[in-house]
Amino acid sequence: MKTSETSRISKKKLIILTGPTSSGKTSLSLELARTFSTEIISADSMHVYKRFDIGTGKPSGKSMRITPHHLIDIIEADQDFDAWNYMQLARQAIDRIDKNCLIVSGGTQLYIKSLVEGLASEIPKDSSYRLELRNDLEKYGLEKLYKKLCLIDPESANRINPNDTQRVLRYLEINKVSGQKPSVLYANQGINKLDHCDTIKTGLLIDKRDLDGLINKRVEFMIEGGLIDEVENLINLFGFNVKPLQSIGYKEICSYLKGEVKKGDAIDKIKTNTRRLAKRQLTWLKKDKDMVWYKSSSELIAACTKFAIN
RNA sequence: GCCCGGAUAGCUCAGUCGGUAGAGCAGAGGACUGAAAAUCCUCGUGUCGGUGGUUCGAUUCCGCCUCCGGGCA
Repeated sequence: MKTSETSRISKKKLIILTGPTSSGKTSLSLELARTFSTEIISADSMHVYKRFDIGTGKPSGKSMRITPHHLIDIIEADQDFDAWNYMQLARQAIDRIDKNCLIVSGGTQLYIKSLVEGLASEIPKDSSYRLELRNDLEKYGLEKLYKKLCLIDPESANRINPNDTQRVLRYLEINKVSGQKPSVLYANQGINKLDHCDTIKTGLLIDKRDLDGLINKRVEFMIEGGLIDEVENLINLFGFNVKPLQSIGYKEICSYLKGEVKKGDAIDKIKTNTRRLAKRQLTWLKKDKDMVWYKSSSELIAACTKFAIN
């Protein structure tokens, strides 16, 4: 039993460092890890993929050798991975690492939420049904599938937009796999919280205009650093259709390599899409009551220090 | 110097047979429990280049001016 162990010592401290893309999380996370002589658990949906290095802004090999990182480079591009997998692996890592204080760093808010608040666990994956849904989508269109969902679970159908392909398919899948209405399933969960850790969720306050400048620099840096070669190599290995190649920085370069757009336009598009990503991340964080922003890294580190020794 | 086009939202452009205007993109706001760097929703007042004239009324018609294309010298 773990309980004797956890009750003997105080709860583990989790410093969750997050914020929009390009805001300097990576370097600050290394600084935090050094300060607390501890390790980093990544909360980034793209860093899990091997070989997706430049376009995802992965920490350098050198910094990963100095500070142990977890949940980076754990799967290949053609393997399935989702928030449930993330939650499981991140929680295992937290329990496994023999430190009282850990850094969780990344910008994937769904993953952070899953880790801290948990997900309904009764839903296994059903990839064959998922494929069936995909085929139905092509054959009959989304409207038909949405109507089906309306019959099965009007409450869930009502909550989402009829054009929201992913959620329509997801709710149908939940129903098929669990035999329950998604709305009922969601209502009955909440038993899955990460309760054996104390957490602080924090990040650096940054002006959106400054952030836009940093984003442009980051994209230029990726191009100079060989992003196009990286994408070519990935296409040779996996083809165009693997999931992570649909993400920002990769899809635009794929489009350029197919000859659909000019190089300069592809680069501009990466910048635009990255700006929008940052905006969505900020929208999420704005309403997050647990999020504490600091104006400088020294203030942030001071606050984390106070949290860690309490 | 002359001739012909342009000049309207941050950008590309449409339009108003004269009653002060609208698309795409960009941008802004938002949603979000297993694809999340995903998926989806909402949002359009701008001296209609300047200045005179005609008119009840001009961004629209006419004159002149400025700027940008292209052609002829």
